[in-house]
This record gives sequence, structure tokens and C-alpha cells, in this order.
Amino acid sequence: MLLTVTIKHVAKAAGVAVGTVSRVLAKNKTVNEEIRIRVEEAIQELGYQPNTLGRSLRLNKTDLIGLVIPDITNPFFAELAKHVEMLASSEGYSVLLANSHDDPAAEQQQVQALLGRLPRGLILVPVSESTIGDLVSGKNTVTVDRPLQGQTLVGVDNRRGGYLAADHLLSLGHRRIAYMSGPPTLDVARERREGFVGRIREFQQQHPSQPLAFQTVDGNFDYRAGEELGNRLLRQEHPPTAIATASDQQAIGLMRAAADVGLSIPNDLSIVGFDDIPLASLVLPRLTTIRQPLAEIARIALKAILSRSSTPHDCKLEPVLVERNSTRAWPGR
Amino acid sequence: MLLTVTIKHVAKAAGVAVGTVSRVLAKNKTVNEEIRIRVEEAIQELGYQPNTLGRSLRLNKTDLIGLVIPDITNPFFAELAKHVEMLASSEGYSVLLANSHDDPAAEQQQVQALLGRLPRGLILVPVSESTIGDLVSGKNTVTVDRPLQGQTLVGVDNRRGGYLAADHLLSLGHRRIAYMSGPPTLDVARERREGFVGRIREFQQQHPSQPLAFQTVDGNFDYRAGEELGNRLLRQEHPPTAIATASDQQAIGLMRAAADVGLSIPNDLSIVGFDDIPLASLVLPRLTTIRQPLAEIARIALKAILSRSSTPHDCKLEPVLVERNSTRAWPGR
DNA sequence: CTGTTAGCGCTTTCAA
DNA sequence: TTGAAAGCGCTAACAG
Repeated sequence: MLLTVTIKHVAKAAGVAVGTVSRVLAKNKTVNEEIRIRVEEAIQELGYQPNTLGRSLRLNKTDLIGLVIPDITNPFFAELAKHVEMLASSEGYSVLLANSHDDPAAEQQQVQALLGRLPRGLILVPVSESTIGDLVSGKNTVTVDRPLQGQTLVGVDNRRGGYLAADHLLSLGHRRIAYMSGPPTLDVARERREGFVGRIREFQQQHPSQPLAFQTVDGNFDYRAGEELGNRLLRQEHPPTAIATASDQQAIGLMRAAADVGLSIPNDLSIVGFDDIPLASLVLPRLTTIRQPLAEIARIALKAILSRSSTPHDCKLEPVLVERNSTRAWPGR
Repeated sequence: MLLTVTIKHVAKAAGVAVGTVSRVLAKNKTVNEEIRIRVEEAIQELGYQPNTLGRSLRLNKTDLIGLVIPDITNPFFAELAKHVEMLASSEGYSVLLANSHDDPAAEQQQVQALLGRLPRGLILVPVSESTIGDLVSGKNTVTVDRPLQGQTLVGVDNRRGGYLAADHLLSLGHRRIAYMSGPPTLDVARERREGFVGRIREFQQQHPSQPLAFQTVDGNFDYRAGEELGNRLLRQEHPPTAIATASDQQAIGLMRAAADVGLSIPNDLSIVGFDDIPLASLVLPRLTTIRQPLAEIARIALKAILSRSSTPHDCKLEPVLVERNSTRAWPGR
């Protein structure tokens, strides 16, 4: 019978009290060298592993980080999860993963479930203000990508990202431009669009004589939406020569649509995405996109959690334009 | 000061003993209706949430499922994680996620870390036999996709999958065929290849007079390997007219390579992938592939964990060929 | 049917 | 510097 070995067994084996064992475990300096060695030998001998539950119960805190995202299958969130997990585990924390499926009810349930596990903190990509607002209030929460009233947000400066995309297209000489936005209910989507539109307006004011056609569509962030909106955009009488999207997934769906209508990228159509997911540099042609520094975002989010800073303090990182092969000067040939 | 409310507070508020509160929490039938109501009211009133730590410590078991995969960024594992998480949370469990990065040392560390949290069970996609074999032995572990000595494996019949791919290509009339395998160190990769090669040999024996060119290459499962191996394959003097790969990611990389050398799919080249990741049905052309029933795999793995069946009992599911637009009869035009 | 109590494994006073 | 003991929140065995 393989009994689990506790601190008591170690104590008896080393001929000391449990308190002493606990002290060597905690690397407490006030323990006699000789005894310390004896205890450590006993630990080795018995293969003792501290029981997290006992410790957590006593200390009233765990080494768990809760991570609630809409969908781990989305490459952007997968990347976020990976970085969070890597960083967390290197600090001795484990991460509890939960998907909200962009469903407020599911999200509420998931957050509640994770909270019940008393995590050290929660990293959250919220889908709904209302349902979880007060659930997490006062709960050491950091929000990523999307804001939540009263909680620290770490993300990218979306307006700036939109601005960069528009600026890139404009400077390439495009004058028939479309913007494919995300769901208008999401702040991220609105901000990116505003940044994009802002640069367009700015250009129009600076060059009032130059003709400039601009339109906007919106839908989900996923591949499918990119394809559908792309078809709508490209099958018009005078389709745009350049399209910026609110996500790389949309951009990749859009590439599909472009191929379907026989358009070659970047010759007939320039595309710029958003996020820089791993796939962006692997599609054909490689996608020009606005990069979000996800590793950095994860790092800051985790730091905020672990340092329990009392006051929420948003952190907006700089997005950067990554030029690859899906954009080209117009007229391009 | 917001004190955490315990079972004691509820007991006092309801005018009963803690044991009674515990009983109504456990839905124990032996509790008086009237008292039950009073307790439930007190619970509502105080917003009492049972403390998982206390319960787990007492019961010596948690509601945690450990999930250790090579890389959450890989769409196949992301999909697996999603299903595991959905199923788990619907049963009241939470999942602890860890990435091993295909590194035996990291894997060992991660497994150890998760085991220290006393999970109800471990779902594992192992990278290395040796380093974790006895770490998890006797630990209620289920292995997915890749085997581990002495542990239950749930996955797909890889030989059958390879066989299906070869059979499909052969029956389409292809006679210059290549197989792009995964890392030969992995059983999955070897089995798929064996199944594929098996069907090829079978065909040759049945039709000894028919000319049939066949070759094999191998590399990693990822996009990049697919592209590199694809280039090697396609830039030969007499390139194959059909290629089957050991993963959809390879297949998608291969599509890139095909485009680079000016080959049109499926007109000049047929491709069949493996896994059926979400992206497979979104690339252009949509990818014909061997589908792994991942939802089913996740379901069975979790069931095996939760029912603590003592003896390991492998479970091989049937893969199925999903015909889409990347394969075509040869000669095809 | 309900109250009382021991104890899960651990940390941390308090004494010695 | 170390030992003894209390107690974190909970469940279950036992007594009533």
C-alpha cells in the first residue's frame, strides 16, 4: 500500500517536529545547519512532496492563475494562453483554463467556477460588461484585449493600429479602400475602425482634391466572416484595391474570397490584417499585418496579477506594422 | 471589511450545526425539509460559496483535470483542449493546462507541477517515454494521440487512417505518389506511414503490371516542415501527382510550396491531409483529409479519467476520409 | 434526524 | 533555535 507521505512522516524520520520541517521547506534561515541536512535527507529518502491543498488552505491563497478566454481554438487566444502558461509555470504557478465561447452566461459560469478555486488572480478576455462586472470586482483581475469597468486593461493601442494600417495603404497609393471591422459591439473593433477612419479623414482634409473612395463593413473576427464580407466587398461594381481587416483570420478568409473572384494578391488587391498570428507569415502570400506584442501583453498582465497592485492602471502597448507580401503599391503593375 | 463567509457562519445564521449545513450542501436526503429551507436561505443571504480547498483537503481529492500537451498553439491540440475543457466544466471540473513544448525536461517538470496539485486525473500527450513513465504510473492517467507504457491510450487507428489516404489516391488513378510523414520517432507518425505504405504494397501485389512510383519523406508536423518537404518533393524531375501528409499543417505548408512552383491544386497535384483541423475546410482549395473524431476522443479520455478504471484499456477510434477539393482524379483534365 | 468532534496537511504563533 | 499546538474550511463518523 502506497501511503502518501506527509510532513509528519518526514518529521518522524528526521527526529524533529513538523514545525521544523515546515521551516526548512520555507527556507527559513533560523534552522540549524545540521538539522536542515537531516530533514532534507529524510525528504529525499521518503520522496516527500508538499501537499498544495494543505498549504493553500492554511495560507488562504493558491498558486493558481485563472485564464478565461472566448475560445482557445482562436489562434490569437491560443498564443496568449501559451505565453501566460509559460510565464506562469516558470514562476511556479499553474493556469486554469476556461472558454466562454463569447457567451455571457457561459462566461459568468466559468468565472464563478474559477473564482471558487480561489486563484491568485484572473486573466480575463471579457465578453460582457454586465454579467461579470461585480462578480470579479475586488478580485485581482486583469483584463486583456477588451476592457471591463473598474479593471486593469492590458492591450494594444487599437486606434493606433488602425491608423497604421490606413497610413500604410494610403502611402502605397491606394485610393479605393475598404475596412473590414469586427463586431461593432466590441470596443476593440470600434477602436481599430476609428483609428483607420481617422487616418482616412485626415488624408482627405490634407488632400481635398484627391479622389478617395472608402467604405466599411463589419462582422465577426473569424475566417468565415472574412470570406463572406470579402465576397460582398469584391463583387461590387467598383471593388476596392485595398482592404484592411480587424483580424488576421478575417484577412485569411478574405484571401479565399479574393481567389474565388479571380483576384491576385497583391497585384489586384492589397490586404493588411491585424494581430500577426503565426499563420499570418505562412499563408500565401505572406500577410502584411499589424502586430500585437502578445508575449509582452502576457508578461504585463501576469505581473499586474502577481504584484496585486491595488489601483487599476491600464496599459496600452504600441502595435507595429509588419510589411510582408500581401500589400503593394498601386497602380502596381 | 469583507470577510469570507464559511460554513460556520451559515450554521450560526440558520441556527443549526455545521454538520447539518454540510449535509444540505451534499444534498443528503436525511435532512428535515424545514431546516433545509432555513439553511438554503442563510446560504443565499450570506452569499456563501463553499471553499474548494477545505473540501478537497478533507476528501483528499480535487475537481481538477490536468492537461499536458506539447503546444496549445497547434490547432489540433487547441481543439483537443477545447473539447476537454467543455466536457470537464460541464461536469464541474476545471482544467489545468500545461505545455511541454515537445521537450522531455519541460514535460517532466510540468507533469510534476500538475501532479503536485493532486488532480483527479491527467490527460497527457506525451513527448517522451522515459522521463515521465514512472512519474505518472499509478496516477490515473490517460494518454491521447501518443502511447505511454502502461497507460490507457485513446486515439485514432492511425494505420487505418494512412490506409484510407492511400486508397483514396489510388482509386483516383494516381500512380506517382508521395507520402510526407511526421517525425519517425513518434509512433503516430510511423503508424500512419505504415498504413499508407501498406495500402501501396497491397496495390502493387494486386496489380503487378501497373507502373507505380512511390516515395516517402519525413519531418515535423508543422506548417514549415510541410513547405520545406513540399519544395523538395515538387522540384524533382518527375514530381508526384499526389501527396498525402501526416498532418493538416504539413498539407497547408505543402499547398504553399505547390503555389510557389506554379502547381495548381487539385489540377496538377492532389493533396490529402490528416486530422481535419478547422482551418482545413477554410484553405483554398478546401483540404481533403483524414478526420480524427476529436470530440469523441476527448469524451472517452475524460470518461476514462473520471471512472478510474483500474486496468489500462486502449481505445482506437475510426478515422474517416473527408473528401473536399484538394484531390482529383488523375489524369484530371 | 441533528449536534459534536476529529482530523485532512500545512504554517505560524507562543513558549521554552 | 526548536517543539507544541492552534486552526485554515470542510466532511464523516459517532452519539444522541
